[in-house]
Amino acid sequence: MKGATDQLRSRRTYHHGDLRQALLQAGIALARDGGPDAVVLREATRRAGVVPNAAYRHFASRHALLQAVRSAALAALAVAMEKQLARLRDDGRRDDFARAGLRAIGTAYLRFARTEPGLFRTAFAVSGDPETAGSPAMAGKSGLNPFQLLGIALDRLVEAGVLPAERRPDAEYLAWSAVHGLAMLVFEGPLRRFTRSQARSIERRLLDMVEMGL
Amino acid sequence: MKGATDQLRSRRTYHHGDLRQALLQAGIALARDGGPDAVVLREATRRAGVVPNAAYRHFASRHALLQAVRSAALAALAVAMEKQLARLRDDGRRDDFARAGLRAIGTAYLRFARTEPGLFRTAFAVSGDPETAGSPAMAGKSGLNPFQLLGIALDRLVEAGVLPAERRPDAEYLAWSAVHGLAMLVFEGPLRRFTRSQARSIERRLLDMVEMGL
DNA sequence: GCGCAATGTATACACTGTCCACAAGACGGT
DNA sequence: ACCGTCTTGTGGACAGTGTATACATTGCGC
Repeated sequence: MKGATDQLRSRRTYHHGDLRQALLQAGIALARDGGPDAVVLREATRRAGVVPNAAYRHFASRHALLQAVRSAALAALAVAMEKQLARLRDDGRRDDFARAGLRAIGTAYLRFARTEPGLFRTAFAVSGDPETAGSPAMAGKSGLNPFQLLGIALDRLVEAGVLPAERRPDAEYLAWSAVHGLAMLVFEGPLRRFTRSQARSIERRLLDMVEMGL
Repeated sequence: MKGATDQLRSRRTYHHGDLRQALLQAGIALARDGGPDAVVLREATRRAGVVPNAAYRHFASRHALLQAVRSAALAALAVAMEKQLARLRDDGRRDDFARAGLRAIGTAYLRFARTEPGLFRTAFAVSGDPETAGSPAMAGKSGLNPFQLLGIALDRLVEAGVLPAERRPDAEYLAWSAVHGLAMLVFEGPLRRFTRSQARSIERRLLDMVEMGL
């Protein structure tokens, strides 16, 4: 029943074996239902079947653990994007394919925010530390993080002649802004009680806006 | 030096007088530098020169206090928008004026996020409780909250013939999404260390995108 | 002027992050 | 094969938090 107790029982050795991973996994579970504030050091150690202070052998602070969880959440988002991209079929028309690529990114982003609100909020919680932006810990199977995947989709738009090259620089910020803002509205703001189809409709219009306005 | 002590000294009566307001004010100050997580019940009571539990006579919980602070932050945003709107000069051309109105809303929003990051983050922190959306506590001098001000700007766009009427419904969500997303990027995300002019440029492009893509 | 409702206080509990000193075990050099 | 050292986990402690429950003080309406 209680994973914590199981894990505690199942460990008869003094050393845990892979405590860092266990703590990270527990942290992810906590973030999953409860968002960033729910990832609590003591609870994570409890679930790992270990005394609170043991965590400090692997993470300098609660904040460090949270950053690790954050990276994992971003990686999950990247994987979701890659999956959505993989479903695309190239019909030969390069411009359509490029456009579909950008939409796939946006769609995956919004779906992730809807289906994993806790992880989503954790991924984009405060802190910031933009220094760690390039870390591979937050990447998907392709080794690219969500921002980089978006950048590639935009590059393809330019290659296909859909997006004028002079508008390419910094375009990811515009696209990301729109989609991220909508995601915030969808899972917490006033759009929360919209029906599925209403939400879909707005999502489509927003992606239209981005496509037209970029 | 310490406002807390001053306030504590300055109260010689058993009753505080206007504790609710004092707590709210302290909460706003805390949110101002530190964001939502920094608005801490005990610290607020300390600054009000009162024992922790006294707060519970005016707020059911820390969360209730935070909601009040949130409303105040939204009201401040509404005031900022109204100010920006008031600076507009009508040159006779209705379409230009309507467009400028929407841009003023967006500009005020972004400026607020930049100059008052703590309040901004508090205003749009989790929780949600969309039930309280109509509360006058989060309104500006006009009695309208930020969302309503945005709605009016969009109505004007329709009246001026700039925005087709069939695209009016739910348009506030599209516009808000874009601007809000950019605000998040600006004050915490990867855009934080952009120069002022770089940020300005991106803001302008984003507002262009909204105007064209709505 | 008195009694009651409102407001502020005292004490207490469970919970958190984190520091310090110590114990248990892994592991490599002799 | 041993023994010392370095890593990892433990125990106990402290300050800080939100909040419940019981009590004190005071303003206000009759």
